[in-house]
Amino acid sequence: MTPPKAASSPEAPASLHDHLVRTLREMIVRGELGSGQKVPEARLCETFGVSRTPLREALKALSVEGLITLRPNRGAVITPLDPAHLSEVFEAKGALEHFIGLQAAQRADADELDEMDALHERLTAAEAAGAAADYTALNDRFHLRMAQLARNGQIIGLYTVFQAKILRARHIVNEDPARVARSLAEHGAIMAALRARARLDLAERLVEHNTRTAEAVIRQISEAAAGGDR
Amino acid sequence: MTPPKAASSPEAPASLHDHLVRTLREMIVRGELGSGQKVPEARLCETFGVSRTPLREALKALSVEGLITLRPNRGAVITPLDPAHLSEVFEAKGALEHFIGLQAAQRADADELDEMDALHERLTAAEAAGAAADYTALNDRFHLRMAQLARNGQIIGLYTVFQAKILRARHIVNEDPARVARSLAEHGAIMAALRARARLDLAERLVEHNTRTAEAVIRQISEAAAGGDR
DNA sequence: GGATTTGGTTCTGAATGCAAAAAAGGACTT
DNA sequence: AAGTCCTTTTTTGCATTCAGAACCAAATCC
Repeated sequence: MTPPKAASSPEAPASLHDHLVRTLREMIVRGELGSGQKVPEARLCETFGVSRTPLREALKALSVEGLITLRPNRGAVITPLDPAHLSEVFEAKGALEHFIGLQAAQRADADELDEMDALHERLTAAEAAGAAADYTALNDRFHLRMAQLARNGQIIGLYTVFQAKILRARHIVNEDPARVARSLAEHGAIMAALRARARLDLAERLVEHNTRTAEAVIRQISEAAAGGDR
Repeated sequence: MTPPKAASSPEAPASLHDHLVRTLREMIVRGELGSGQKVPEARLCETFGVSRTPLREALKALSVEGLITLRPNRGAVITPLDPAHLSEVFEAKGALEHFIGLQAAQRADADELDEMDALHERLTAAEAAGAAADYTALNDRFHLRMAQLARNGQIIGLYTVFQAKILRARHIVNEDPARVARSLAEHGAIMAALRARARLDLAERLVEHNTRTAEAVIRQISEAAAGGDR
């Protein structure tokens, strides 16, 4: 699983396949293709101006990531987003966070620490400005960057996939301001541990942060689902 | 990433796509398709008796798992198996092992503990009988079963993918008898921790076991590579 | 002699075509 | 009405076809 494409040496010219996979992934994450809905093959072929062959190839690829579910002879659907599944994703991501904490604390170089600080500050500023969308995007960058500090391409790839799955959920609920405030505080502790290169501490704080976020997101999603039923 | 297909409710009838993906994966893992070689599209179409369309769809799927590398306009190759990459895979698998240890210790039920004991004994018997192939297969089952005890579909899927990547390497070198003996001893300690439901202990032993195995496999692979160069 | 152009050939990627399966619709039975 | 059976339409999966890109090798030029 290597979606962020471990930098290929002579910079491949971005094939149509890659473009379709990336764009479709984005559309699913953004919620432009409804969770649980059938994939509108014909419509997508039109919008992309391609035939069914490359589109279906992209769907097969996305099904490996779990964003698409293939039902033999019955078409493909956007994998439904349910709280139970999301809970597993967060739990698994927690396993990655632990690893990331252990490794990032010892593998990050000084420049990277500064870069993380800068991201943290931008995040703080976004919260102060009440820019929810910016905050979410920056927050993702902060954590992905942290994952990169662990210097393991496998982990980075998996982290990206999990982030995408979680981001799908985030796009259907609003950030809870109270949670954002607490989240920022946790980031502060994370940065302190990273600066101190305290491996176990950083790992624990990242795992804890993931758990708290999971609780908040799953609660929101569940409420939204319950609300939607009424 | 869900290769072992999170049990779909009304048992899907195994599509051609799934069959191709599974079979190709197996062929790559078994080394029947040479590492780094170009994918012999025409030949594979013949052997499977299918046209290029479904075959290529399978290749796109396998490229997400990382077993195939797509080079735009230049065909697909069996992803080369190099020690550096393998080292990342082992390291990432270590992150999973940690999680698996923590969860399996508390989520496994009594029957499952017995089942693991049974597997452990069969493994011991295989080693005594000097049945290397059986040993490798049983060993994989032992660890996959352990992963399943953690009750997280995401982790099980990832574990399977990592196992496949590592198994590729194992297929090109022989098991080192000395390592097998030590490995079995580690399994004994693992079983003890599992029985005792000692979370941290089990996690630590699994991680340690993974690290030792990594050292052995990577050493062997590197030697084989060096030997092959002569 | 070595690099470079050029011609043909093969391979790759995507559009199109076609057969089988599933869904949708309708008439008939109870 | 609800249910079954049958017809029609649509969708799905795969084979085939076709255009363009890469590859290879002989011929050409410095």
